[in-house]
Amino acid sequence: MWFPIDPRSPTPIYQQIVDGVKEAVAKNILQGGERLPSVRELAGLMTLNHNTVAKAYQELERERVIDVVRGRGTFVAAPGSRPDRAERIVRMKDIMKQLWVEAHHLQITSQDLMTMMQDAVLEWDQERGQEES
Amino acid sequence: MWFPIDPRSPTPIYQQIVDGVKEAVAKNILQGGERLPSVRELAGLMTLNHNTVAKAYQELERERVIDVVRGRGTFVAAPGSRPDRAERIVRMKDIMKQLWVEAHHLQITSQDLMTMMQDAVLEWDQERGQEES
DNA sequence: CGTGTGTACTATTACAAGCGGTACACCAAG
DNA sequence: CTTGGTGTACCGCTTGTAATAGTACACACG
Repeated sequence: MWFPIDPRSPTPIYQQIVDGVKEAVAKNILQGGERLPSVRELAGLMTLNHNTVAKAYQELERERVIDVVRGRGTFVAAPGSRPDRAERIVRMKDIMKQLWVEAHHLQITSQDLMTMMQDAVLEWDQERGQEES
Repeated sequence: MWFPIDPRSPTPIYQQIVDGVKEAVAKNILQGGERLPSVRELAGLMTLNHNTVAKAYQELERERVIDVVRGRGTFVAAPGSRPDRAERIVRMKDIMKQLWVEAHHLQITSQDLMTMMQDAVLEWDQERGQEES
């Protein structure tokens, strides 16, 4: 599978699935139109309850990451319009603030923070490039 | 007070207190050695139970943000050694990855992401400067 | 000693997560 | 039409966490 799950993590299992799929899509490991395992199938592979997987799929559909077709399956959505753009930019700014606060408590200057960020982004962009369709 | 609390937020109240204090310290609104309200006092101001505030203070002490002296009060810790530096850098990288994944689902390029980050950091650094001791 | 501090319990309520199981509506293929 | 696979919607149950209320204790200081 494209991501690990830790049942003892404080972050819920269904959320770990959501994060894992979103990361796989962002990295082009999962590409537009590709079919995901059915809820029962993925639940079997991960020894989870199908309801847990279903909850993750519902959240992913709500975030427009996947398309769900009843009786057919779930598919990675084509990168398309994002009507909730404003809301999500607010969310990104929240994450940025978290990062900034953490950095200051680590006595990391804003300049060093930007350098670390730049390095990490370059690394992930490189991984993403290797999966290009 | 230096931060708002939303009882209906999905993030726990005690966590909101932790985040609020950490942010205030990072912004120099709360400075080293400054005394925080007692658990009962802050609980009274926010109409919370003192146990909830105590839980937040314990977490803040665990993260070395405040110093607790029984019978005296709680005080903002002086910026000092961070023995858990490695652990926290891992945490920062996790936050960075979240940010990068979100950006790609918003069809924001890594370059634009870095620009947004730079702007936000400059803004917060400016706020922080105004509170200089 | 008395007061204010953080801390440690107990009990209770509420809610979310996750599991197991069942049932239903939909779609496509036989 | 029937069959099998899909997502979905329930129910009941258990577990863990958050938060409240209340009480009690150990410590520091005047």
